[in-house]
Amino acid sequence: MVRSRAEAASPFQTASHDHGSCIEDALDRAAQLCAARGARLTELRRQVLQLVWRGHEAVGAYAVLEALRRSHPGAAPPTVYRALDFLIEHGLIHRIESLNAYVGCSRPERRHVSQFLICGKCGDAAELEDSAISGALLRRAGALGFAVEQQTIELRGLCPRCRPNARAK
Amino acid sequence: MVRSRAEAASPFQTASHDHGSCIEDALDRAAQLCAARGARLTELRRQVLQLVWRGHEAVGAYAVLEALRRSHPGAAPPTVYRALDFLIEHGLIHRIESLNAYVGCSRPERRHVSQFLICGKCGDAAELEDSAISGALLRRAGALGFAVEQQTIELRGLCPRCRPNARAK
DNA sequence: TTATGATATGTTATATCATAACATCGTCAA
DNA sequence: TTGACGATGTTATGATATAACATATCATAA
Ligand SMILES: [Zn+2]
Ligand SMILES: [Zn+2]
Ligand SMILES: [Zn+2]
Ligand SMILES: [Zn+2]
Repeated sequence: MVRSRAEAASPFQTASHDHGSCIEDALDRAAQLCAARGARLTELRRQVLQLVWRGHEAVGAYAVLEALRRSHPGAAPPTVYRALDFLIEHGLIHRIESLNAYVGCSRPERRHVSQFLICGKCGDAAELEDSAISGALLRRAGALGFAVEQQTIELRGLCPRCRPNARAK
Repeated sequence: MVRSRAEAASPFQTASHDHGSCIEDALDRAAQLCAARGARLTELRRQVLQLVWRGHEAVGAYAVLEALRRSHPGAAPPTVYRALDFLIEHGLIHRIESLNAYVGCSRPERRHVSQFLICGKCGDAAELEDSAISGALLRRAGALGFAVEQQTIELRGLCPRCRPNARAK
């Protein structure tokens, strides 16, 4: 029932989602990945990652800062932004450009191009990895002579749980 | 040679691009559209639109503000942001989320979902309207039970003119 | 024409997001 | 031990955006 790693069914959160396991899993995977790469997941960075993973909503840097200060009173904006930069570089979180906010990556093991479905009601930011879509964009751009370096794909709308006629699946 | 309206060939700028006609055309079309819709394209809004259209790069609100002050010394941030809001509502400009900046719409006559190809070197922001891509996103999201309200699709990279092996077409 | 309401703009202050610059600390290897 | 490097501390500032309220302008109906 936990579905923490096997996200095959739906990328959205459900009532049965066990977020405790979810976040624990994310932190474990991050530790393993950093160890494997020789990157230092310091306690500060681990705490920031944990705070970004508090939910599946994108969270602003200053919200992270405020929460971080409970365990780390001297924290200042650069404290958080540097940790966020590290986590982004290592693919552990993503930045949501349309929200100026950050969200945990659901598949940090390998670099990928993802698409986000962001619910305007509950804030849930679901990460897709649809290679047909990213591939179509790559081909279309390539045909126009444009060399793609990065894709930002963010859809706003209502997730299944927040739709008016939400017949749960 | 102007290619101001018929963008069929390439959405990118070329050496032969006549931007004088381009911007004049954009302002004319904006006036017509607003008249037809009963919207008031005031002198202030028209000037802001003109400033956004100074080039095909996305331009920040404060850059618009600085330029606007030459003709409108008392302008303040709300002056610009309100005009930008009006222009966005009427589809005359788009906001580029990944740049916190604004760019003129190349086809303001009807609402559309567009994709932007943004050159990291020259800044050119080319607007595509690829219904296959927007449709694929709609279908994929719909299959997951997500009701899409808005699409933000912004690709960063190098445009044909800025690519190292740029063989002009 | 003049009153009236709606829309647009002016004005001041502040909220929100992000980085520059330089100091200090910790770790590890020569 | 010391030097180099990376991480963090610290202060200040830059960049983007909005709240709140005052005033002006415009359209329309009395
Ligand atoms: Zn979870
Ligand atoms: Zn991811
Ligand atoms: Zn032009
Ligand atoms: Zn457009």
